[in-house]
Amino acid sequence: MRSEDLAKLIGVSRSTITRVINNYPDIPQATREKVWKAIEKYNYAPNASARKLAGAKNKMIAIVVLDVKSDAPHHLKTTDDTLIHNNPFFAPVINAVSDQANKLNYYVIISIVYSREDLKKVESIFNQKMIEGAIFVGTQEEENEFIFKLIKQGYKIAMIDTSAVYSKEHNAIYINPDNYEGSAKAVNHLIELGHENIGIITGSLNKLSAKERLDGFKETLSYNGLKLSEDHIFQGDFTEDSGYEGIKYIFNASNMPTAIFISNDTMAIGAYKAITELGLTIPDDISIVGFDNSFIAPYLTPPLTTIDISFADIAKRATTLLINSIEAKEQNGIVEKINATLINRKSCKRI
Amino acid sequence: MRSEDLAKLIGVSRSTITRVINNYPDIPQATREKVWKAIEKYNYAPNASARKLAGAKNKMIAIVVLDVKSDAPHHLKTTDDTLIHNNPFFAPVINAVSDQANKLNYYVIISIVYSREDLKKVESIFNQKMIEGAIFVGTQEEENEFIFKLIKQGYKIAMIDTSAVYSKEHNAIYINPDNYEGSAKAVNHLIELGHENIGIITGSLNKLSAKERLDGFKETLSYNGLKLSEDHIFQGDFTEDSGYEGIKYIFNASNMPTAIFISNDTMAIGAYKAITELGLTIPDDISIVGFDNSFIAPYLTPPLTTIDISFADIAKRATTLLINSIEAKEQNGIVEKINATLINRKSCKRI
DNA sequence: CTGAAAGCGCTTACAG
DNA sequence: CTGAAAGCGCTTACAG
Repeated sequence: MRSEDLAKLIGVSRSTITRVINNYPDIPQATREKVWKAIEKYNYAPNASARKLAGAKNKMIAIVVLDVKSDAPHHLKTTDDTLIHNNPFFAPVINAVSDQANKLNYYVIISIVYSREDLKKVESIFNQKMIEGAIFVGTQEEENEFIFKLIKQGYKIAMIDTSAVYSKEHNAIYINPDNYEGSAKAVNHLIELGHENIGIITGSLNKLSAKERLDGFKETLSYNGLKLSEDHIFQGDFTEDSGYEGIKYIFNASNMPTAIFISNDTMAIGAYKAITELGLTIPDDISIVGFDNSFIAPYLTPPLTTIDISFADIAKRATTLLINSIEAKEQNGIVEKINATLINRKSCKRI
Repeated sequence: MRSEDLAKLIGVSRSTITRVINNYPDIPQATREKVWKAIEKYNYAPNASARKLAGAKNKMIAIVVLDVKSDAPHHLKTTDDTLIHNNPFFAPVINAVSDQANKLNYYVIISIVYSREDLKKVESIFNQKMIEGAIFVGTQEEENEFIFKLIKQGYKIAMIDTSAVYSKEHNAIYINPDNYEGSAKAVNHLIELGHENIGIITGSLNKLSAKERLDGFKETLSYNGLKLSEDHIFQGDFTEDSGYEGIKYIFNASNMPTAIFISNDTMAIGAYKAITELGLTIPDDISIVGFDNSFIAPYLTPPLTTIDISFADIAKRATTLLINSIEAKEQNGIVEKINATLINRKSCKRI
């Protein structure tokens, strides 16, 4: 059914149908009701392509998830040996974006990017005018040029879990976890439990999140008058293996720490293995705090005390701001951090 | 840039541009090349809405995930207290659909349905002519009417992880895991280890998957000349709690089994708890096989031997068949089952 | 082989 | 307050 058909059925012009649907002012209540009743009755819905072509917004955004293979804690194989995305952020982010967009009457196209080649396909989504804007997840510095070009073309862009540094003039929406606060909470927890000799396994320090987590760690330590000896810092790379190595390295130190802050849960898994191999037990011999509150954290033995950053909250906020920005027709640079909270489980002991 | 602009630039008509892009025959190679070169050079992409409006397919499908809250093993809360979808199938299914669609040059809209209300929104995606077809995940019998209506309207539909019974005349594409085969593999594994007295905790028997798993279990047992006593069957409902209760129930039997097949991993978690509470250990006192190979299975103590059904494979196959069906313009009913495989870990012992 | 023209179903000035 | 008409950027018969 076309608007014209519906119009004839109730004796108005199709302009009137459009006006009612799009909530134009100056339409008598009676007309409004007549039209809406007919819309319901005949289950009429305006053709999305026709609307968009005629100049209306199509209420479509994309969620673009950048390849996070290297960060994924576990790999599953599909039949043709491509990795599937098993990053713990994936499900909550997709879910929250979809739910929030839906709530605001928007539709979302999903796109997962594994390569430069794939980025071209994403570009074509914009070029074909399929969407008004997009949320990018996990971009690195390298993608900035691509993204800023899109913004210049008038598209609205939100970025979450970006490791690229924010630049005000580019007018993107940046929503990130408060990594600094998260580390601070981890350290404060340990200090409250009486720990004074605390080590750290960092993430890849070319990533913003790893840097912020390290900063929060160091500054909270020094704020509390505690020292950090060089051989209690191990630079990991967010992988399970580097967590394992980190423990082996730190436990070689002359003066062993009583607690270790590990910059993500994936590395904590490796750390647990190394600690078990050394014949030590958590938390009796060593207290551990992780970061991310990944889905496996409660299933480790002992359950891992860790920092929760709600990726659902981040994604939801990004979606809201993106859609606001689309409706407002103007993009203003926005930077927000989402709170981190400590999830207290069984991997720390009072000393 | 519009096709007309591009056409003028290289001295052809816009019909020619269209014909080259859409691979019409009878165009001289020279023209083809000239047009493609210009397309690349000016980064031209046809407007998706205009194409669709003019009658072309828009290469857009939807993945519709039905509310699986009740089945979800773990719940996370978003700020406004709505549950987020933490079902273990979610990520691999979305990922595989997106990847496969992308490979076939299709785009995918994601929609998560929590209520009847939400289903109306899904319907409007069709009514607005946004998509050519969709993959439904986790539909129940109740949604059948809705889905068959769509098929009658000419949309192509694939269904995965459906608990509704297949009906040939409705011409949908059904891709499901081979639950029967999975159970058979679980039982055979236990039999090979010497077990002859095997119990089962079933899922909700109003679900097809639970029924199939039970059938595979029973028939493999009897095929091997083994008996199943009534008090070794507990009817669970796929939740952790029912796994816990199942153990308590079965261990009350006069003649305790040496092994239990548990119809999903979530219930196995509850079973592990109950067994620990009873002061027994896995696998020394009792062998356990789960089903689903969920992401926590390897992190349980001991790591859970379970049946893997690749939801990525299922989703990928469904995507391929759906798109074939769209391109072929005709939908034929298709039913396929995807193989299940045993993942051997540490929860079973030879006796 | 290729161009001119109709038409897809809307939205939006333009009139009245 | 409301209708008639132009126009959005394509695709597809229709001619030639």
